Amino acid sequence: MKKQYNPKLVEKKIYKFWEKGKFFSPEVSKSKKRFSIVIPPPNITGSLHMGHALNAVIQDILVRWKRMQGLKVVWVPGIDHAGIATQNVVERQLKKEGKTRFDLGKEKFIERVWEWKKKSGTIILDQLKQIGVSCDWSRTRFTMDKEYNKAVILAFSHYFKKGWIYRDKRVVNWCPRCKTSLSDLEVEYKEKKGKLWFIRYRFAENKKKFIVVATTRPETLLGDTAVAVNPKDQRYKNLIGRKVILPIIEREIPIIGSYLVDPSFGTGAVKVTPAHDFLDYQIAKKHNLELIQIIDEDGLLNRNVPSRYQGLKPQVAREKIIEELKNADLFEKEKDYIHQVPLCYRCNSLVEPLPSEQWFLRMSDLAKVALEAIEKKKVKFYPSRWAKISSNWLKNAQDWCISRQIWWGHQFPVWQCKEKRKFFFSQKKPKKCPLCGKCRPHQVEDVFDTWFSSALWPFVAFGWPKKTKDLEEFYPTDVLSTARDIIFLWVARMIFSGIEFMGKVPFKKVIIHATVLTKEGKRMSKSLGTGIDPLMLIEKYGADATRFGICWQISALQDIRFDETKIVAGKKFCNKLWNASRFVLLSIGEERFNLKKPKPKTPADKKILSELAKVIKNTDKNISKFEFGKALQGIYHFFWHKFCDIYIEESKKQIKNAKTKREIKSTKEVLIYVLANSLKLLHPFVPFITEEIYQKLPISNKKPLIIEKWPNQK
RNA sequence: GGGCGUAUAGCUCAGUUGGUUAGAGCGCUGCGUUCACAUCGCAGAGGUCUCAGGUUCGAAUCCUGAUACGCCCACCA
Repeated sequence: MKKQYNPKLVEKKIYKFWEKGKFFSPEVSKSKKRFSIVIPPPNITGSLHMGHALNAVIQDILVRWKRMQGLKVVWVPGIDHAGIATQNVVERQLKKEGKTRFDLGKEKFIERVWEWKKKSGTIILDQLKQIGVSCDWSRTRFTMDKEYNKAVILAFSHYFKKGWIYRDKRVVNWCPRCKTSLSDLEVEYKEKKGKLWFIRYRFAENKKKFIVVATTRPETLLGDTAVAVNPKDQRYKNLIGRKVILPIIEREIPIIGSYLVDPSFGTGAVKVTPAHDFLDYQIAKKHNLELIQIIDEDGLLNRNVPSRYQGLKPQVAREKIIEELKNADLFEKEKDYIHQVPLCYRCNSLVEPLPSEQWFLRMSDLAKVALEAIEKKKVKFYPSRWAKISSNWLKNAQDWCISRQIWWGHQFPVWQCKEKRKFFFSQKKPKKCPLCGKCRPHQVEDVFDTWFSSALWPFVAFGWPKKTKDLEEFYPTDVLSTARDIIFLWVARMIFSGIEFMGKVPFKKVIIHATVLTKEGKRMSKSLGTGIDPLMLIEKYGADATRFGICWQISALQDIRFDETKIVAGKKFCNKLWNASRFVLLSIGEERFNLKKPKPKTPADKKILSELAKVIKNTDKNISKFEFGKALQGIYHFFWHKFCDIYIEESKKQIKNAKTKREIKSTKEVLIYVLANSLKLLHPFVPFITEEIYQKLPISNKKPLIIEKWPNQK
């Protein structure tokens, strides 16, 4: 053995050894007890970031720990087709060639995406291998493969038959760049400095008098159909029912009363633009107001506005409108105002609320079963505070807009009769229209929200809808580990999908892991240049050191302010481990040992053996509580300061001063026993180096460490 | 507007149901290299536990309030 540990010489070799031995497969165990877990499938557009690395380490520790305990362990990997994200990547590529997806047409475009996927879609899986995750790669799934498509269609038809799917025209979040609807969860709000504009609406019967409304979007007045005030508002109460003249358009619109209006905001009077605002839409529905759409799907003003405004961007029209208002003496004042602007979570464009026909999944019953599962603790959250947060979301969950107008995704298995204009479900392309018997119906162009297919992951990963052995054996899974930003988007939806289709919750425990921040407490982000690339760390320090450094910083409750010096500490620890092992190997010479617990002969023997027993217990306790940082720190302290600093030094004396060969042997037995067990304890955390060393130990009846018996297992 | 999290050594964090002298890693200071490892060993310095009240024989820990930072949700146009 060399004096210094070099991860580069070891890690690739060891990983190949594990793969070749098929040790990641559940078949290595004959146990009836099983432990199953599915990876949160990373997007095919993704490349490994610290969040992935942290989550990979957490899951891998659990999986390796359970595997060594002898359980039948499966960890299913996969990748997600990531509809909008992937489509955007390919669109950007096309843009460089001066083309749009519409130039290519749908079919060619989708071909192009598949090509891209083939080339770049599995990069992230190779990156995960580099950190040493022990997924069963033979079970890898892709959320767009043929079998997965069948599952999506079946799930849809199930909901369809239950009557929970409906089509409705309503105001939805629309991304004019992606040209698709978005669910509420796919919109992000960002603070932006803007203005609040105060505009006069003259009364129809007395044009000298007016009511002042405040708005952040004056341009939408072109689509106003009312002015609303709170009926409790003394200032305006008596005005309800009267008519005002809509500026510029010169149309009469009513003043209506609505309790949704906040009297303390602005002037207490609101212009109502039902087609382009969620609150206004709600008010309009109650009062049967007309919906005038003035912004089209490209995000431009359409034909329903005066010709001089047609085709303009709303922001451009805004300037002109204000000017026009000023000229007409209808402009009262403006005020600085910070408001939240809605942005597309995939491309960051300004989201326009606009009326559109979309497919919705009714949430009432589904949310109820998920809520019950959480409240009855059939699914337990770690840390527990996330349970409450999930419940609160489920209690208020709106119906889910599941249709998207992009091309990359699972297409709706819904067809439309050309005669009767009605929709019907069909798994395959119908030869004849079942509704009119004459026409050749055409398939709805929409595809599913990516999260619709992701929601099915914990059982489709095992083969559903086929009744596979895996599904039988491994569903429900034991643990799901994920980031907090997809609790609503994904976790909650998996819970109700699992109950709906499998009759059981998809996982018993959910770990919501920390967010990895920069040392300054800022968000890690590629675009801001604040991200740290885990692959760079692996390159620089080795995978074990990287895992060590990440794991050291895991605490259940707190976010991580990432500290690279912990990775350095990991590297030093690996070297310590290496050299301590070198010492033990050198001092025990050629003899072979079994791993029976030795009988302590000296106080030092006794002490180290009892310390070992303690640290084993402590490690088990901490891992089962998902306190990975504490678990590792405990072993670290034991190994470095109790074993190396004290016992190894003591053992030198014991060997030197020994009077009989038996006494020497006894010390050697303790040395190798403690070392071997330390390697076992450390293996889930730093798998490569521990495996490498373990293979060098002269122990009889030894297995590869990855499937070796966990300390104190029978 | 509602909710949540955090505040402990120069930095990143532990601190179990309140109980002697508040811990770790890194960094820092001093000493030490033939004897597993200088990616090391030994010794050491360093803390008004954010602030203000309260409960208690006793508070980093429990309660109330304040301040700061961060996050989430929401229909203030």
